[in-house]
Amino acid sequence: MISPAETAACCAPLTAQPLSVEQAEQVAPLLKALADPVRLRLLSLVASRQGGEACICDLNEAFDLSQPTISHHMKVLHEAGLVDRDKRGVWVYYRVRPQALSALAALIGCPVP
Amino acid sequence: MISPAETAACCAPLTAQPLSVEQAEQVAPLLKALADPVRLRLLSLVASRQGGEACICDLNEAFDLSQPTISHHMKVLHEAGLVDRDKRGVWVYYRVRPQALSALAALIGCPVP
DNA sequence: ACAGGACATCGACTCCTGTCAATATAGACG
DNA sequence: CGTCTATATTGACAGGAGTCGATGTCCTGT
Repeated sequence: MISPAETAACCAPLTAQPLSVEQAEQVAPLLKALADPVRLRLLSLVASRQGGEACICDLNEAFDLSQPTISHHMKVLHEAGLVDRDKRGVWVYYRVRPQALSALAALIGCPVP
Repeated sequence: MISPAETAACCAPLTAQPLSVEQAEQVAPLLKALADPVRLRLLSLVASRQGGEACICDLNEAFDLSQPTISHHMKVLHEAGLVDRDKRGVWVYYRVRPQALSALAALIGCPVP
């Protein structure tokens, strides 16, 4: 599966020129994947871990949600191209893709702070 | 109405430390408002206009959607704090809030490129 | 005051999404 | 081989979101 994260943000910020229909339909799923409080926390938790990765078991402990729900959210993040999956033995480790996040930020954000 | 855009992004990026529940629930609605292809294009269209503003009538022409639908989307963007409303006579002009966008970008994006 | 136009709101409909319990898969270890 | 444990998938359900047509509101001319 090819993730939309790769092609999402070219160098033209959102506010410079009108987004094409295709661009909008490419970027929206990325934002939609991020637009959930649980997934935001999941992503943040994974990213801020030592080594930058976490397995489902770690995440399950941190949330008051069922294991299938956590698994579902991680799948959404993965299919959007925001996190990588790595199965090692019985455990599955997730790791954020910084390129995807910074590409998104570059698209949304005006040139600078 | 107080917009969540003001307090959404402090200086701590998403990946530096785990987001609190409160932070996540503050940021998610902002992303949700952005996470729609039509709203992305609306925002982009408004932002890239000369003078940085557009009225509903302008937007209606650019989309193949009913006027109530455009009005609805602009309301969503406005309530999220991403655009300002300004009624001048019969027309209502919308204008993007760059601070809101750059705050979001700062939260999502890693320090660099 | 009245008519017309710009925008908002309402009600209804369909599709999508987050959640869970139950079940499946698949690796590790006896 | 069988069992345990970690994760994924499935099915079901309630609530949310995008869309439209109809209607309401408010300003501007005449």
